[in-house]
Amino acid sequence: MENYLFDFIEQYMPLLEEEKKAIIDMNIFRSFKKGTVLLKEGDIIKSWYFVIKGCLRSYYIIDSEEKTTAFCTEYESLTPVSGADTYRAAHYVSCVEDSIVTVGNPEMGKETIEKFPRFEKLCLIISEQLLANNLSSFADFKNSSPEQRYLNLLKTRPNLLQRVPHHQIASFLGIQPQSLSRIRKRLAQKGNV
Amino acid sequence: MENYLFDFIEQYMPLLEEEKKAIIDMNIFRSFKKGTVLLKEGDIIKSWYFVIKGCLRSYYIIDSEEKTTAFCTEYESLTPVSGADTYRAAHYVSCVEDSIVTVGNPEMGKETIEKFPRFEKLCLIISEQLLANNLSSFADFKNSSPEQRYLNLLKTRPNLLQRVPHHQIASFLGIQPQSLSRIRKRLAQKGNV
DNA sequence: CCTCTTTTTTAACTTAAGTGAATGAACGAA
DNA sequence: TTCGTTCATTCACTTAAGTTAAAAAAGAGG
Repeated sequence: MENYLFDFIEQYMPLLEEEKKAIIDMNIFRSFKKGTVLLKEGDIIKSWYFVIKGCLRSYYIIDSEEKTTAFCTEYESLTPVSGADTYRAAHYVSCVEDSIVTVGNPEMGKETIEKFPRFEKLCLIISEQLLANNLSSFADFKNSSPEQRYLNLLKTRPNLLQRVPHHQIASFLGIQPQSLSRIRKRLAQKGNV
Repeated sequence: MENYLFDFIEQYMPLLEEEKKAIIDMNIFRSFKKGTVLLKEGDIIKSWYFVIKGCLRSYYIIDSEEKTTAFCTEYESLTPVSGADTYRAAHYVSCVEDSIVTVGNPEMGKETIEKFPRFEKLCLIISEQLLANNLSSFADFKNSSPEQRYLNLLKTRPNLLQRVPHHQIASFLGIQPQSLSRIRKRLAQKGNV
């Protein structure tokens, strides 16, 4: 199970045996049932998550409507979103499926960085890459129609539609569930999908 | 002029005199004329920019149409967007106005970090904040109409509309220039603006 | 198995953005 | 100043998403 995490980290930087050992000793693997809320809006952020198995969803609520902002499946990591107050969560995080997740926290991070200073560079690289990815997704989103966004999702994350309720997908695409139904019907008739 | 940069950095971490001196010695202040292209798509990224005076714009081109992804005015910093190849720019950067800008580059950054290791933590904090801001803007964008996005821009960056051509604003808002005209007219008639 | 709830789809109608074309205004260069 | 280009606005028309309501389908719990 640890190997998933090590593979992820070693995309960026090879790990020494003692570093791997230190990570294992932190005992950060957790299981959660479908529907479990890991983090609520306003909670003090004490973790970041890396998904070994399952699916997390990040969302916030406006006018009692859930607005999904991210899905996070195997081999992906989720950084809780904070707002003006950087210590408190601006979004919820919950489990779309039964999930196995590593849960890190800042104190652990601090200790680890003191012990292995090069982990700071790793964090910087990952953060910069997340930023670059997000900038690029944002640009794509701006310059495409709901239908194009849906097709793009089909292409980049095809299995998500089988794993996640469509109304959550719809809000992730910035549209109403009815519109998503309509788009799917339209494409099916055209024979494009 | 340096003080603008120091104030920016000291939002995150107080600077020692010797650190300030080192920064000054890097001789990173540059002036550019309106229209100057600082970075082209495909160029090797060798800089990040901090605006002392003026306005930079980041954009990319699809079907010979410019799609604006960011405006960067006084006291803001612009990180060039890279794509799959993290060393090459995915977007253009150009000057909307005559501008004074500090231009940093990775070698300088490396040397500086070697000399003053705590600058790495600074970079991490800034990168994490940029990520948080971007996630939050993206979420707002997803869940608002073109009209709401325009009103939001008016509220958050009111002077931008006087400084930047409207068709660039339109593409920044993800709409056509005609639609921006229509929105402005509609709001003016309602007396909302 | 049945019931209740959630999810997905369909329909009719409203609203606003996209598109193509044209006009007028502002700007820059010679 | 004038000419040519770029920019902003307007119009008519098309297209698709939002909205409201309702029905059908799928799931969850007892």
